[in-house]
Amino acid sequence: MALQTQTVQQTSQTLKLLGDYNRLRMMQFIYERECCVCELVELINLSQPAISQHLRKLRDGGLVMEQRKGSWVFYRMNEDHTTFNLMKEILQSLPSVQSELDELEQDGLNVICHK
Amino acid sequence: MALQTQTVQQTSQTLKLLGDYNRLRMMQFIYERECCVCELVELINLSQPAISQHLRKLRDGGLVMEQRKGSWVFYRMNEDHTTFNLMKEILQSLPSVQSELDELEQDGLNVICHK
DNA sequence: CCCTTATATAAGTTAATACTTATATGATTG
DNA sequence: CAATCATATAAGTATTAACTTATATAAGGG
Repeated sequence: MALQTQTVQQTSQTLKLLGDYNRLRMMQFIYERECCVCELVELINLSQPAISQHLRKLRDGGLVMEQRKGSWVFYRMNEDHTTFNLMKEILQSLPSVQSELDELEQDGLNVICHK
Repeated sequence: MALQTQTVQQTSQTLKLLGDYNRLRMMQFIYERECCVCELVELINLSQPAISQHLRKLRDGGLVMEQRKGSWVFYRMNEDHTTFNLMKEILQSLPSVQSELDELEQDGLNVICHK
């Protein structure tokens, strides 16, 4: 693991994207499980457009992939990205966000989609 | 390794610092061996003030430590930083810069200090 | 002591970034 | 198809960031 090398440019771009507090938080959740926008809006203390704009940056950088399911758009990690293993290392070094996801469920604010 | 967790804020700050291409390059060299400013000026395609300003950011962020030796100031990794292990993982995932350091020596541009 | 070398800081400029509010698009449902 | 919910985009703003040039500081060597 983490033994393949990737370009410095690619890596610095990934790190720049993860180097924003709110985006890093978003990635923590998306790493735990795929999330839709409205869930992230609940989980992160930011407006919906702000979340949307961050997600676009993450998608443009290739870090996440989007998938529309009905009216929701779900985002998940892009496991094919060059820096995926590195991202895993980074996200694993952080405290778990599981409890926050649990709380979201308890509040009935998680989205269940059968598409 | 990488099993201790650190705060998201601390990590995002480190990643922001490493998320700049030129700073990441600088850290690659400093990780390989301690470097003085004039060496980094040779190794990186940036002006001396630009290098100096980046180094100050890295120092303010606690990522590196400085030590004056005569007229030179050497910078080395701060092994006590909370994110040191994570930084190691990141830097190890990048292609080696050893050949560039070798070339510096061959050109007689490396600094040998006996203090 | 000057003079040079090494490094840091100051000040200014340009561009990028992270938001905000307002609005548009897109899908679902009654 | 009108109303609603979910999401994206547009436009504007304030802050930050990464440089540049010029100058200051600091150490070392005739």
